[in-house]
Amino acid sequence: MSYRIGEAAGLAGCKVETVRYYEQMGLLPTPARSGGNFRLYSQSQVEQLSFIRHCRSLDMSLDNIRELLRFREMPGKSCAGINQLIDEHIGSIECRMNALEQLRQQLRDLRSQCSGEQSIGSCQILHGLSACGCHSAEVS
Amino acid sequence: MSYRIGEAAGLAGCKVETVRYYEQMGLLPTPARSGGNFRLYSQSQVEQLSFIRHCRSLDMSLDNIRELLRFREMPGKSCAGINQLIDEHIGSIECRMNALEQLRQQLRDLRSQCSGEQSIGSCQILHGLSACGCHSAEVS
DNA sequence: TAGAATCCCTCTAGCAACTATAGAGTCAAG
DNA sequence: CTTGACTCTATAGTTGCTAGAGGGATTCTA
Repeated sequence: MSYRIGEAAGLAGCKVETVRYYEQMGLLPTPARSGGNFRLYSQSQVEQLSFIRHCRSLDMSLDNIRELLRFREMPGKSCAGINQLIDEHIGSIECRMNALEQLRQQLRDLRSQCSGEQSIGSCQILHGLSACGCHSAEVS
Repeated sequence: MSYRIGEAAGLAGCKVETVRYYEQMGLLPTPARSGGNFRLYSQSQVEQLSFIRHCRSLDMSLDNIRELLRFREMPGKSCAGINQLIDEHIGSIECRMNALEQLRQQLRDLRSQCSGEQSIGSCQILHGLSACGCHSAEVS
């Protein structure tokens, strides 16, 4: 039993172009081809695609996913590396959350300086944006 | 008094390339040039650059910044639009925060399924990632 | 069996907001 | 007059796709 690219994409919940892109990026093996040069995916290849999509839905980078796929190929080894990768990913998400939290506070402060009923010339938001608020946090 | 691009960038806290990029994107006016074809920025142009950088530090898009710059050019009008823009930006940040919050919870759940002392073959994290967790939240 | 609809192919360019390089020119100090 | 710091343009890379052109394959319907 094999699947054409559209079926595989449908099963994994992504677009056809995305599947081809993953192949190009080395996340999926080069699939078999039909007589008419259509890609043919096996069950396990479709599962690998679903794995990738699931990781992506957790916002992992393709590099991280590549690493996880490599782990999958050595089932005998310790899974400490997998745990570390997940921990680091959680860390990076918390980092982004903190940055966004700060950002929101800054924006609220700014916003509180104007009711929206001034003229632009006297709007304290614009003045606040002109002032030097050097070197703030970044959102990665 | 005028500034060369390196000075302007230094004052605004960004790289020289970024200044040229903003010019190309239409966020900065085409500056005067010296005899040797170097860009020369006026005080007010440096201030505009700082304004842009301050907005960027609040994670506003260049499109939003362009809009704010347009507002600045009509000081007599109402500033309601500025307030709306900021409110929408705060909304989009809160949206991202919510998505990240959900993501973190999902990753914590996944992580809790393994102590990191298993073999890869029996690691529940990998199994969790293979399972169908269809159609989750996106982080914009 | 013909034609239409739907799928698939490759290749290339675009998005956002820069960053980095190559290869060249300008300018001030020693 | 040479060194070094600065600047110029033009182009390509980053991430994870998405969209399009211009064609071929397959399948459904009349």
